[in-house]
Amino acid sequence: MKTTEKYGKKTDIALSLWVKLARAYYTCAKLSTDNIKTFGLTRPQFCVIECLGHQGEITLTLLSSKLLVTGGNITLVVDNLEKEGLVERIRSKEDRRTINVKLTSKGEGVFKNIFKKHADFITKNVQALTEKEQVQLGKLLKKLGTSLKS
Amino acid sequence: MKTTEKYGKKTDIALSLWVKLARAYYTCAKLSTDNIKTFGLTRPQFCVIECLGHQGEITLTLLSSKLLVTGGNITLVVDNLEKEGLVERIRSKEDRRTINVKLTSKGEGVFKNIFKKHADFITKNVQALTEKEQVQLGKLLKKLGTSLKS
DNA sequence: TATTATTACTTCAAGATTAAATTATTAATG
DNA sequence: CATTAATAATTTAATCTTGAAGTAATAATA
Repeated sequence: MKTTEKYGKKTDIALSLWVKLARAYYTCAKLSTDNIKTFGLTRPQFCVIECLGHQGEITLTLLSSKLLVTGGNITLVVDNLEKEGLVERIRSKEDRRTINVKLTSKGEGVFKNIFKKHADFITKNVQALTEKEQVQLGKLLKKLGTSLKS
Repeated sequence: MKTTEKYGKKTDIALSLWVKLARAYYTCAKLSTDNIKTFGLTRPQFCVIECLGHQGEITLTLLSSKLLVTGGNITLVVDNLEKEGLVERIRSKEDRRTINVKLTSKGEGVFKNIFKKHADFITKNVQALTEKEQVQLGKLLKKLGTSLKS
């Protein structure tokens, strides 16, 4: 299905790639979010729990940089997780400006219970691509992403 | 840089793809959003203006389905654009439930002024990939996205 | 025709997100 | 040491986002 050239071939190809990236991401994100919802968590909350589950106790600043969100955002998401008793803030003794976050034992339990399930869910959902295609797609995405950050 | 196998090869490859997709999308989206901001618009506002600029007058329901967002969302974004005098609501006479939206002349002017600029910006930013790679990446993304919607 | 169901949009509540301003603490420097 | 810089986190205002509930208009049906 070839649509008519609108802005020149080069631009058409680039915009088409742009749209496909956004659509693919949207579809994946929606699936993922819906799955996470069955665990009783929002997506940002899941991301925080996953990060803490793998990294252990880290500062709020590091957490926000790993998740690519602003500090104000992390404050709120961690607030909500703290209300649920899944994470706790611990003021550092070396530098009283920094605050570390870690999973509570309840949070650890949740992490152990759901992460593997979610990973399996993701895995199942990309099997329309062969392993080779998955690797190839990953390489191209990485090349694109990396080139843009410079 | 090969990290140790954590959840089995198949899962590792799938999760890696997942992460790369999210990172690439994030980087592209951030660049795009920052560029749109220089036009004095938010990203959702730009998306509405772009859609109306290309499609012409359409119903709110159609607009929300094209942009993959909920109706409540469109109501708000269109509210804000209406306050700026960029779009206007027009109640349909055939079916008084439906409301059409279209660009005002001011909105048309904005669309004509910025869309080409933004398209060129996007084009410039994907040139780290060859045209062949862009097409290849697009194909894989489409295959992934399409397979998930079934 | 009267009732019921569907459709289109809005409103509301909760959470997410950013950028800018603020507070508290530490580091740097004159 | 006192002042100034920088850093870490929070708060605030604005917008976005969803899902659920509500309103109004149209369509379907008994």
